[in-house]
Amino acid sequence: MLDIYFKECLYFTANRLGRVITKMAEDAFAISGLSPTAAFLLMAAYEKDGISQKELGQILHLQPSTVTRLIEKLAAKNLLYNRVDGRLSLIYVTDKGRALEQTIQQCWDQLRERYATILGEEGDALSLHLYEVSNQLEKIE
Amino acid sequence: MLDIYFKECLYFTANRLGRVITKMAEDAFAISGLSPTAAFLLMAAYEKDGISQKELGQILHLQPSTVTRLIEKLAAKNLLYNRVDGRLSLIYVTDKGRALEQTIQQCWDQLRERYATILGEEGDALSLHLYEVSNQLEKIE
DNA sequence: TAAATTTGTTTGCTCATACAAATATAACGG
DNA sequence: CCGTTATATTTGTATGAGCAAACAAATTTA
Repeated sequence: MLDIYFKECLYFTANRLGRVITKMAEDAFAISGLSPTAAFLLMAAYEKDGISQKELGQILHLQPSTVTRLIEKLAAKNLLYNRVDGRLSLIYVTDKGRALEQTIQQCWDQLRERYATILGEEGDALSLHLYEVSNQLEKIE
Repeated sequence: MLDIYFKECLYFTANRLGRVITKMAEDAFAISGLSPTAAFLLMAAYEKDGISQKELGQILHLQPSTVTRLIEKLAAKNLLYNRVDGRLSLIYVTDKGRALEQTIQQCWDQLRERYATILGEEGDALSLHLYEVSNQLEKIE
């Protein structure tokens, strides 16, 4: 009945999928002690020492204030620190942060394995597709 | 560089899409004065007078506590009320709530039109697909 | 170089959703 | 019929994300 209509609503289904996969991701990243998004931020920081918050926001597609809050938490755990440079806040990973790299990679692998057993190759294709769709939807404004 | 990896992560892309489409949906439903999810709950209540909270949770794929909170808000606006029946809380739409039916339908149509102009027919197909994927992912647990 | 504008970040507040524990009612087994 | 278990809801609390306004530094304009 009504189900049928809801199923065709992208707002509805995209958010449901978000909740479902978030739960899986939180489970997978639990052993790292980080939320999946925080772990992704840390991964981005591994790649470029002294990356700015703006860049992090662009990579993660998060608002500036959200990035600030994530960094606060990671800094409180002593996994990274920021050095203010003019109006930029540059992010550096600490040794303790660097030490998590392996673990985070494992968590990520585990997450992808976990949904790959159900979705197969299609999981990756779907993900790329969703990325494209988001780009298109954001473009129009 | 790192982007490439993130794009293949379903956690990452599904949540980004969720944020993008949520913004569109909030815009579309703004004139109703309701959040999209609250509007959907009301739609479900239109369909079945005296629907239980449990049923609403199943239709909307939301946790019981979330449904309770949504109903509190809608009841505060006098759009519906609940009548306790044993351990059930049955939901009835008020006249004021019923009066919103047209508006909500328009908001919904507007949302779908809005993303259909970019995604075309594919939008609906994608939505159904995401629904299926969520079902599969939830099954394994 | 002083004022105006732009850009990057932070702060205060709010929202949507969830989990876990508490509560209340119903159902079942003896 | 009583005690135990199962089910539905509520309450307290937490988290992730965002907006809007504030702030600070840099860039442009005059």
